[in-house]
Amino acid sequence: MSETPSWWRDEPLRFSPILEAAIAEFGAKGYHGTPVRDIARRVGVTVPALYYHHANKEAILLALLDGVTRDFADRARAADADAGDDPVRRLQQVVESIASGMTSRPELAALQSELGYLSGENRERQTAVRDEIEAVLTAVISDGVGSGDFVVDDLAETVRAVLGMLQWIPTWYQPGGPSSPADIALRYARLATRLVGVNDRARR
Amino acid sequence: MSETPSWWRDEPLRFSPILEAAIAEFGAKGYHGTPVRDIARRVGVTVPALYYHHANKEAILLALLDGVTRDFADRARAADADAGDDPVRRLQQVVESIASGMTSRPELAALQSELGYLSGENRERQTAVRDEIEAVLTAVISDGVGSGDFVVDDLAETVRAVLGMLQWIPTWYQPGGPSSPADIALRYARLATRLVGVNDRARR
DNA sequence: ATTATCTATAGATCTATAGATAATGC
DNA sequence: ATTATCTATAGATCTATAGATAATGC
Repeated sequence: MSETPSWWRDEPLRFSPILEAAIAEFGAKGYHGTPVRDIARRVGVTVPALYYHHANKEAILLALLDGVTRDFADRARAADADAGDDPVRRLQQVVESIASGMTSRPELAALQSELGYLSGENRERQTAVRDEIEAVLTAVISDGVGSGDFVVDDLAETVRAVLGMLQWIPTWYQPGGPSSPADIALRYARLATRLVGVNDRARR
Repeated sequence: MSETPSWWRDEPLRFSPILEAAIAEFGAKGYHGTPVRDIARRVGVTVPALYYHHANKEAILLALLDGVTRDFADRARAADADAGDDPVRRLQQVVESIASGMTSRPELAALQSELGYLSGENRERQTAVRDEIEAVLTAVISDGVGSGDFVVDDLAETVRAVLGMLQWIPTWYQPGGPSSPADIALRYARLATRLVGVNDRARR
Protein backbone atom coordinates (compact mmCIF):
# COMPACT_ATOMS: atom_id res chain seq x y z
CA MET A 1 0.00 0.00 0.00
CA SER A 2 2.10 2.84 -1.34
CA GLU A 3 1.16 6.30 -0.24
CA THR A 4 -0.09 8.80 -2.79
CA PRO A 5 2.75 11.19 -3.58
CA SER A 6 2.29 14.89 -2.83
CA TRP A 7 2.51 15.83 -6.49
CA TRP A 8 -0.41 13.62 -7.47
CA ARG A 9 -3.78 15.41 -7.45
CA ASP A 10 -5.82 12.75 -5.73
CA GLU A 11 -8.53 14.72 -3.96
CA PRO A 12 -10.02 17.18 -6.44
CA LEU A 13 -9.55 20.85 -5.67
CA ARG A 14 -12.66 22.27 -4.00
CA PHE A 15 -13.92 25.84 -3.92
CA SER A 16 -16.67 27.84 -2.21
CA PRO A 17 -20.26 27.22 -3.40
CA ILE A 18 -20.18 30.40 -5.49
CA LEU A 19 -16.93 29.42 -7.16
CA GLU A 20 -18.11 25.85 -7.70
CA ALA A 21 -21.18 27.22 -9.46
CA ALA A 22 -18.95 29.45 -11.54
CA ILE A 23 -16.84 26.46 -12.58
CA ALA A 24 -19.94 24.67 -13.84
CA GLU A 25 -21.30 27.70 -15.68
CA PHE A 26 -17.99 28.86 -17.16
CA GLY A 27 -17.27 25.28 -18.16
CA ALA A 28 -20.53 25.00 -20.09
CA LYS A 29 -20.80 28.45 -21.67
CA GLY A 30 -17.43 30.07 -21.21
CA TYR A 31 -16.57 33.16 -19.18
CA HIS A 32 -18.13 35.76 -21.45
CA GLY A 33 -21.05 33.46 -22.25
CA THR A 34 -22.07 33.20 -18.61
CA PRO A 35 -24.16 35.93 -16.96
CA VAL A 36 -23.43 36.41 -13.27
CA ARG A 37 -27.14 35.88 -12.77
CA ASP A 38 -26.76 32.24 -13.87
CA ILE A 39 -24.04 31.69 -11.30
CA ALA A 40 -26.25 33.20 -8.60
CA ARG A 41 -29.21 31.07 -9.65
CA ARG A 42 -27.12 27.91 -9.48
CA VAL A 43 -25.96 28.70 -5.95
CA GLY A 44 -29.47 29.72 -4.95
CA VAL A 45 -28.76 33.31 -4.02
CA THR A 46 -29.34 36.69 -5.63
CA VAL A 47 -26.77 38.54 -7.66
CA PRO A 48 -25.80 41.07 -4.97
CA ALA A 49 -24.75 38.17 -2.73
CA LEU A 50 -22.14 37.32 -5.34
CA TYR A 51 -20.84 40.87 -5.29
CA TYR A 52 -20.50 40.76 -1.54
CA HIS A 53 -17.95 37.95 -1.89
CA HIS A 54 -16.26 39.00 -5.12
CA ALA A 55 -15.57 42.52 -6.33
CA ASN A 56 -16.71 41.79 -9.86
CA LYS A 57 -17.13 39.06 -12.42
CA GLU A 58 -13.47 38.97 -13.34
CA ALA A 59 -12.51 38.42 -9.71
CA ILE A 60 -14.52 35.20 -9.78
CA LEU A 61 -12.57 33.89 -12.75
CA LEU A 62 -9.34 35.09 -11.18
CA ALA A 63 -9.98 33.26 -7.92
CA LEU A 64 -10.48 30.04 -9.86
CA LEU A 65 -7.44 30.48 -12.06
CA ASP A 66 -5.26 31.42 -9.10
CA GLY A 67 -6.25 28.19 -7.40
CA VAL A 68 -5.80 25.89 -10.35
CA THR A 69 -2.63 27.24 -11.97
CA ARG A 70 -0.91 27.55 -8.58
CA ASP A 71 -1.81 23.93 -7.88
CA PHE A 72 -0.40 22.76 -11.20
CA ALA A 73 2.81 24.70 -10.75
CA ASP A 74 3.40 23.57 -7.17
CA ARG A 75 2.80 19.92 -7.97
CA ALA A 76 4.99 20.05 -11.07
CA ARG A 77 7.84 21.38 -8.94
CA ALA A 78 7.24 18.79 -6.23
CA ALA A 79 7.12 16.01 -8.81
CA ASP A 80 10.47 17.10 -10.14
CA ALA A 81 12.09 17.51 -6.73
CA ASP A 82 10.81 14.11 -5.61
CA ALA A 83 12.18 12.23 -8.60
CA GLY A 84 15.88 12.11 -7.89
CA ASP A 85 18.39 12.57 -10.68
CA ASP A 86 17.25 10.34 -13.50
CA PRO A 87 15.88 12.61 -16.24
CA VAL A 88 13.48 9.91 -17.46
CA ARG A 89 11.95 9.57 -14.01
CA ARG A 90 11.83 13.34 -13.54
CA LEU A 91 10.03 13.83 -16.83
CA GLN A 92 7.59 11.04 -16.15
CA GLN A 93 6.67 12.32 -12.70
CA VAL A 94 6.22 15.90 -13.87
CA VAL A 95 4.01 14.73 -16.73
CA GLU A 96 2.03 12.52 -14.38
CA SER A 97 1.52 15.40 -11.99
CA ILE A 98 0.09 17.54 -14.78
CA ALA A 99 -2.03 14.72 -16.20
CA SER A 100 -3.51 14.02 -12.78
CA GLY A 101 -4.56 17.66 -12.53
CA MET A 102 -6.22 17.49 -15.94
CA THR A 103 -8.27 14.39 -15.15
CA SER A 104 -9.03 15.36 -11.56
CA ARG A 105 -11.31 18.22 -12.56
CA PRO A 106 -11.42 18.60 -16.35
CA GLU A 107 -13.86 21.56 -16.29
CA LEU A 108 -11.53 23.37 -13.95
CA ALA A 109 -8.40 22.54 -15.90
CA ALA A 110 -10.14 23.69 -19.08
CA LEU A 111 -10.68 27.13 -17.57
CA GLN A 112 -7.02 27.87 -18.13
CA SER A 113 -7.89 28.56 -21.76
CA GLU A 114 -9.88 31.61 -20.58
CA LEU A 115 -6.79 33.15 -19.01
CA GLY A 116 -6.58 35.61 -21.87
CA TYR A 117 -9.82 37.30 -20.79
CA LEU A 118 -8.26 38.59 -17.58
CA SER A 119 -7.20 42.19 -17.73
CA GLY A 120 -3.82 43.80 -17.23
CA GLU A 121 -1.94 42.81 -14.15
CA ASN A 122 -4.14 39.82 -13.40
CA ARG A 123 -3.35 38.29 -16.75
CA GLU A 124 0.34 38.90 -16.31
CA ARG A 125 0.41 37.23 -12.93
CA GLN A 126 -1.39 34.18 -14.30
CA THR A 127 0.89 34.02 -17.29
CA ALA A 128 3.86 34.08 -14.93
CA VAL A 129 2.54 31.02 -13.09
CA ARG A 130 1.97 29.24 -16.37
CA ASP A 131 5.54 30.07 -17.31
CA GLU A 132 6.70 28.41 -14.07
CA ILE A 133 5.17 25.14 -15.22
CA GLU A 134 6.84 25.49 -18.58
CA ALA A 135 10.13 26.25 -16.83
CA VAL A 136 9.97 23.01 -14.82
CA LEU A 137 9.53 20.98 -18.00
CA THR A 138 12.20 22.96 -19.79
CA ALA A 139 14.72 22.32 -17.02
CA VAL A 140 13.98 18.60 -16.92
CA ILE A 141 14.26 18.13 -20.65
CA SER A 142 17.31 20.36 -20.89
CA ASP A 143 19.06 18.31 -18.21
CA GLY A 144 18.10 15.12 -20.01
CA VAL A 145 19.62 16.43 -23.21
CA GLY A 146 22.75 17.42 -21.32
CA SER A 147 23.14 13.97 -19.83
CA GLY A 148 22.61 12.30 -23.19
CA ASP A 149 19.41 10.58 -22.12
CA PHE A 150 17.27 12.73 -24.39
CA VAL A 151 17.72 13.88 -27.95
CA VAL A 152 15.55 16.74 -29.20
CA ASP A 153 15.55 18.97 -32.25
CA ASP A 154 14.36 22.05 -30.48
CA LEU A 155 13.99 22.34 -26.72
CA ALA A 156 11.19 24.94 -26.60
CA GLU A 157 9.24 23.16 -29.30
CA THR A 158 9.44 19.86 -27.46
CA VAL A 159 8.25 21.46 -24.23
CA ARG A 160 5.30 22.96 -26.05
CA ALA A 161 4.46 19.62 -27.64
CA VAL A 162 4.35 17.96 -24.22
CA LEU A 163 2.22 20.75 -22.77
CA GLY A 164 -0.02 20.72 -25.82
CA MET A 165 -0.95 17.08 -25.59
CA LEU A 166 -1.57 17.48 -21.85
CA GLN A 167 -3.74 20.59 -22.25
CA TRP A 168 -5.90 18.66 -24.70
CA ILE A 169 -6.90 16.09 -22.08
CA PRO A 170 -9.84 18.07 -20.60
CA THR A 171 -11.47 18.28 -24.03
CA TRP A 172 -12.00 14.54 -24.31
CA TYR A 173 -11.66 13.05 -20.83
CA GLN A 174 -14.85 11.66 -19.29
CA PRO A 175 -14.68 10.49 -15.66
CA GLY A 176 -16.67 7.34 -16.38
CA GLY A 177 -14.51 6.27 -19.34
CA PRO A 178 -12.44 3.14 -19.87
CA SER A 179 -9.16 4.64 -18.62
CA SER A 180 -8.52 5.68 -15.02
CA PRO A 181 -6.58 8.86 -14.24
CA ALA A 182 -3.63 6.64 -13.26
CA ASP A 183 -3.76 4.82 -16.63
CA ILE A 184 -3.87 8.09 -18.50
CA ALA A 185 -1.03 9.61 -16.50
CA LEU A 186 1.17 6.60 -17.16
CA ARG A 187 0.45 6.66 -20.88
CA TYR A 188 1.18 10.35 -21.16
CA ALA A 189 4.37 9.89 -19.21
CA ARG A 190 5.41 7.27 -21.72
CA LEU A 191 4.37 9.44 -24.66
CA ALA A 192 6.46 12.27 -23.23
CA THR A 193 9.52 10.06 -22.98
CA ARG A 194 9.02 9.15 -26.61
CA LEU A 195 8.83 12.82 -27.56
CA VAL A 196 12.26 13.40 -26.04
CA GLY A 197 13.72 10.51 -28.01
CA VAL A 198 13.88 7.76 -25.41
CA ASN A 199 13.57 4.50 -27.26
CA ASP A 200 11.16 2.45 -25.21
CA ARG A 201 10.66 -0.22 -27.84
CA ALA A 202 13.94 -1.85 -27.03
CA ARG A 203 13.29 -1.96 -23.30
CA ARG A 204 9.73 -3.02 -22.68
CA MET B 1 11.85 23.77 -57.61
CA SER B 2 9.28 21.38 -56.25
CA GLU B 3 5.66 22.37 -56.46
CA THR B 4 3.71 23.00 -53.27
CA PRO B 5 1.57 19.94 -52.61
CA SER B 6 -2.20 20.36 -52.53
CA TRP B 7 -2.38 19.39 -48.87
CA TRP B 8 -0.06 22.18 -47.77
CA ARG B 9 -1.86 25.39 -46.81
CA ASP B 10 0.38 27.87 -48.56
CA GLU B 11 -1.94 30.76 -49.34
CA PRO B 12 -3.86 31.62 -46.17
CA LEU B 13 -7.61 31.12 -46.30
CA ARG B 14 -9.39 34.41 -47.01
CA PHE B 15 -12.89 35.49 -46.14
CA SER B 16 -15.20 38.42 -46.84
CA PRO B 17 -14.40 41.73 -45.10
CA ILE B 18 -17.10 41.09 -42.51
CA LEU B 19 -15.77 37.62 -41.74
CA GLU B 20 -12.18 38.86 -41.66
CA ALA B 21 -13.22 41.45 -39.09
CA ALA B 22 -14.97 38.73 -37.10
CA ILE B 23 -11.79 36.63 -37.10
CA ALA B 24 -9.83 39.51 -35.63
CA GLU B 25 -12.46 40.34 -33.00
CA PHE B 26 -13.25 36.75 -32.02
CA GLY B 27 -9.56 36.02 -31.89
CA ALA B 28 -8.92 38.86 -29.45
CA LYS B 29 -11.98 38.65 -27.21
CA GLY B 30 -13.65 35.34 -28.00
CA TYR B 31 -17.07 34.76 -29.54
CA HIS B 32 -19.17 35.72 -26.54
CA GLY B 33 -16.80 38.52 -25.63
CA THR B 34 -17.27 40.24 -28.98
CA PRO B 35 -20.29 42.48 -29.62
CA VAL B 36 -21.49 42.49 -33.24
CA ARG B 37 -21.09 46.23 -33.06
CA ASP B 38 -17.32 45.83 -32.78
CA ILE B 39 -17.25 43.68 -35.90
CA ALA B 40 -19.28 46.29 -37.76
CA ARG B 41 -17.03 49.10 -36.57
CA ARG B 42 -13.94 47.25 -37.75
CA VAL B 43 -15.42 46.75 -41.23
CA GLY B 44 -16.64 50.32 -41.28
CA VAL B 45 -20.36 49.63 -41.63
CA THR B 46 -23.35 49.73 -39.33
CA VAL B 47 -24.72 46.72 -37.52
CA PRO B 48 -27.72 46.16 -39.82
CA ALA B 49 -25.32 45.72 -42.74
CA LEU B 50 -23.94 42.69 -40.93
CA TYR B 51 -27.41 41.26 -40.55
CA TYR B 52 -28.03 41.65 -44.25
CA HIS B 53 -25.19 39.24 -44.97
CA HIS B 54 -25.57 36.89 -41.99
CA ALA B 55 -28.75 35.80 -40.28
CA ASN B 56 -27.34 36.28 -36.79
CA LYS B 57 -24.17 36.34 -34.78
CA GLU B 58 -23.87 32.58 -34.64
CA ALA B 59 -24.05 32.36 -38.45
CA ILE B 60 -20.90 34.47 -38.59
CA LEU B 61 -19.02 32.05 -36.37
CA LEU B 62 -20.46 29.12 -38.29
CA ALA B 63 -19.32 30.47 -41.66
CA LEU B 64 -15.79 30.75 -40.31
CA LEU B 65 -15.74 27.33 -38.71
CA ASP B 66 -17.23 25.72 -41.81
CA GLY B 67 -14.43 27.16 -43.87
CA VAL B 68 -11.58 26.27 -41.58
CA THR B 69 -12.53 22.78 -40.40
CA ARG B 70 -13.49 21.74 -43.94
CA ASP B 71 -10.10 22.94 -45.12
CA PHE B 72 -8.27 20.97 -42.44
CA ALA B 73 -10.23 17.80 -43.15
CA ASP B 74 -9.82 17.98 -46.91
CA ARG B 75 -6.10 18.61 -46.73
CA ALA B 76 -5.59 15.85 -44.17
CA ARG B 77 -7.26 13.40 -46.53
CA ALA B 78 -5.27 14.65 -49.50
CA ALA B 79 -2.04 14.42 -47.53
CA ASP B 80 -2.80 10.80 -46.73
CA ALA B 81 -3.88 9.86 -50.25
CA ASP B 82 -0.80 11.52 -51.73
CA ALA B 83 1.68 9.70 -49.47
CA GLY B 84 1.71 6.21 -50.93
CA ASP B 85 1.82 3.18 -48.66
CA ASP B 86 4.58 3.88 -46.15
CA PRO B 87 2.88 4.58 -42.80
CA VAL B 88 5.73 6.83 -41.67
CA ARG B 89 5.38 9.00 -44.75
CA ARG B 90 1.60 9.02 -44.46
CA LEU B 91 1.73 10.13 -40.83
CA GLN B 92 4.30 12.80 -41.52
CA GLN B 93 2.35 14.30 -44.41
CA VAL B 94 -0.94 14.32 -42.51
CA VAL B 95 0.74 16.01 -39.55
CA GLU B 96 2.43 18.51 -41.84
CA SER B 97 -0.89 19.30 -43.48
CA ILE B 98 -2.44 20.05 -40.10
CA ALA B 99 0.57 22.00 -38.84
CA SER B 100 0.56 24.15 -41.99
CA GLY B 101 -3.07 25.04 -41.30
CA MET B 102 -2.25 26.03 -37.73
CA THR B 103 0.61 28.35 -38.68
CA SER B 104 -1.05 29.74 -41.80
CA ARG B 105 -3.69 31.63 -39.81
CA PRO B 106 -3.31 31.00 -36.10
CA GLU B 107 -6.25 33.25 -35.07
CA LEU B 108 -8.46 31.33 -37.45
CA ALA B 109 -7.23 27.92 -36.35
CA ALA B 110 -7.74 28.93 -32.72
CA LEU B 111 -11.42 29.60 -33.41
CA GLN B 112 -11.99 25.86 -33.45
CA SER B 113 -11.97 25.98 -29.67
CA GLU B 114 -15.20 28.00 -29.82
CA LEU B 115 -16.98 25.20 -31.65
CA GLY B 116 -18.84 24.32 -28.47
CA TYR B 117 -20.73 27.61 -28.54
CA LEU B 118 -22.61 26.65 -31.67
CA SER B 119 -26.11 25.40 -31.07
CA GLY B 120 -27.72 22.07 -31.90
CA GLU B 121 -27.35 20.89 -35.44
CA ASN B 122 -24.60 23.35 -36.29
CA ARG B 123 -22.43 22.01 -33.54
CA GLU B 124 -23.07 18.44 -34.57
CA ARG B 125 -22.11 19.11 -38.16
CA GLN B 126 -18.88 20.77 -37.07
CA THR B 127 -18.09 17.95 -34.68
CA ALA B 128 -18.58 15.50 -37.54
CA VAL B 129 -15.97 17.31 -39.63
CA ARG B 130 -13.57 17.32 -36.71
CA ASP B 131 -14.15 13.59 -36.36
CA GLU B 132 -13.16 13.18 -40.01
CA ILE B 133 -9.75 14.62 -39.23
CA GLU B 134 -9.38 12.31 -36.28
CA ALA B 135 -10.43 9.38 -38.47
CA VAL B 136 -7.66 10.09 -40.98
CA LEU B 137 -5.05 10.02 -38.24
CA THR B 138 -6.60 6.95 -36.67
CA ALA B 139 -6.50 5.04 -39.95
CA VAL B 140 -2.89 5.97 -40.63
CA ILE B 141 -1.67 5.00 -37.19
CA SER B 142 -3.76 1.86 -37.12
CA ASP B 143 -2.27 0.76 -40.46
CA GLY B 144 1.20 1.50 -39.15
CA VAL B 145 0.58 -0.66 -36.13
CA GLY B 146 -0.74 -3.42 -38.37
CA SER B 147 2.37 -3.31 -40.56
CA GLY B 148 4.64 -3.36 -37.54
CA ASP B 149 6.09 0.07 -38.26
CA PHE B 150 4.41 1.62 -35.24
CA VAL B 151 3.99 0.43 -31.67
CA VAL B 152 1.41 2.16 -29.52
CA ASP B 153 -0.16 1.46 -26.13
CA ASP B 154 -3.56 2.80 -27.00
CA LEU B 155 -4.60 3.88 -30.49
CA ALA B 156 -7.19 6.50 -29.54
CA GLU B 157 -4.93 8.01 -26.89
CA THR B 158 -2.07 8.33 -29.34
CA VAL B 159 -4.31 10.03 -31.90
CA ARG B 160 -5.45 12.50 -29.26
CA ALA B 161 -1.86 13.19 -28.22
CA VAL B 162 -0.92 14.04 -31.81
CA LEU B 163 -3.96 16.26 -32.23
CA GLY B 164 -3.37 17.88 -28.85
CA MET B 165 0.13 19.00 -29.59
CA LEU B 166 -1.00 20.33 -32.98
CA GLN B 167 -3.99 22.22 -31.58
CA TRP B 168 -1.64 23.95 -29.16
CA ILE B 169 0.35 25.59 -31.97
CA PRO B 170 -1.93 28.64 -32.42
CA THR B 171 -1.47 29.56 -28.75
CA TRP B 172 2.25 30.24 -29.10
CA TYR B 173 3.00 30.65 -32.80
CA GLN B 174 4.01 34.14 -33.92
CA PRO B 175 4.44 34.74 -37.67
CA GLY B 176 7.66 36.69 -37.20
CA GLY B 177 9.31 34.07 -34.97
CA PRO B 178 12.51 32.10 -35.49
CA SER B 179 10.84 29.05 -37.06
CA SER B 180 9.13 29.05 -40.42
CA PRO B 181 5.87 27.15 -40.97
CA ALA B 182 7.88 24.58 -42.92
CA ASP B 183 10.34 24.13 -40.01
CA ILE B 184 7.51 23.72 -37.57
CA ALA B 185 5.65 21.25 -39.76
CA LEU B 186 8.77 19.12 -40.15
CA ARG B 187 9.44 19.09 -36.42
CA TYR B 188 5.89 18.15 -35.57
CA ALA B 189 6.00 15.40 -38.18
CA ARG B 190 9.07 14.05 -36.48
CA LEU B 191 7.52 14.38 -33.03
CA ALA B 192 4.50 12.46 -34.28
CA THR B 193 6.63 9.64 -35.55
CA ARG B 194 8.25 9.47 -32.15
CA LEU B 195 4.83 9.28 -30.49
CA VAL B 196 4.01 6.18 -32.53
CA GLY B 197 7.25 4.51 -31.48
CA VAL B 198 9.41 5.01 -34.53
CA ASN B 199 13.00 5.14 -33.34
CA ASP B 200 14.55 8.01 -35.21
CA ARG B 201 17.69 8.12 -33.08
CA ALA B 202 19.15 5.14 -34.86
CA ARG B 203 18.49 6.54 -38.30
CA ARG B 204 19.32 10.18 -38.32
C1' DA C 1 -35.51 44.63 -59.81
C1' DT C 2 -31.85 43.60 -56.93
C1' DT C 3 -28.32 44.40 -53.80
C1' DA C 4 -26.46 46.78 -50.03
C1' DT C 5 -26.58 50.04 -46.83
C1' DC C 6 -28.49 53.49 -43.45
C1' DT C 7 -31.37 55.75 -39.38
C1' DA C 8 -34.01 54.76 -35.65
C1' DT C 9 -35.51 51.90 -32.25
C1' DA C 10 -37.49 47.79 -29.83
C1' DG C 11 -36.91 44.80 -26.29
C1' DA C 12 -34.13 42.05 -23.68
C1' DT C 13 -30.31 41.43 -20.88
C1' DC C 14 -26.04 42.54 -18.31
C1' DT C 15 -22.99 44.21 -14.62
C1' DA C 16 -23.04 46.61 -10.61
C1' DT C 17 -24.66 49.37 -6.59
C1' DA C 18 -27.66 51.77 -2.92
C1' DG C 19 -29.91 50.99 1.01
C1' DA C 20 -32.58 47.94 4.06
C1' DT C 21 -32.79 43.77 6.76
C1' DA C 22 -31.75 39.55 9.02
C1' DA C 23 -28.56 36.51 11.41
C1' DT C 24 -24.44 35.68 14.01
C1' DG C 25 -20.69 36.54 17.49
C1' DC C 26 -18.79 39.30 21.21
C1' DA D 1 -20.46 45.00 15.46
C1' DT D 2 -19.91 42.03 11.78
C1' DT D 3 -21.28 39.13 8.23
C1' DA D 4 -24.33 37.88 4.71
C1' DT D 5 -28.16 38.43 2.28
C1' DC D 6 -32.26 40.77 0.10
C1' DT D 7 -35.34 44.26 -2.82
C1' DA D 8 -35.15 47.61 -6.11
C1' DT D 9 -33.05 49.84 -9.64
C1' DA D 10 -29.49 52.47 -12.37
C1' DG D 11 -27.28 52.72 -16.47
C1' DA D 12 -25.08 50.63 -20.05
C1' DT D 13 -25.01 47.47 -23.60
C1' DC D 14 -26.55 43.73 -26.69
C1' DT D 15 -28.88 41.37 -30.54
C1' DA D 16 -32.01 42.09 -33.92
C1' DT D 17 -35.53 44.30 -36.96
C1' DA D 18 -38.63 47.84 -39.42
C1' DG D 19 -38.66 50.84 -42.91
C1' DA D 20 -36.26 54.22 -45.88
C1' DT D 21 -32.70 55.17 -49.22
C1' DA D 22 -29.04 54.81 -52.42
C1' DA D 23 -26.49 52.30 -55.94
C1' DT D 24 -26.14 48.84 -59.43
C1' DG D 25 -27.58 45.81 -63.33
C1' DC D 26 -30.98 44.47 -66.78
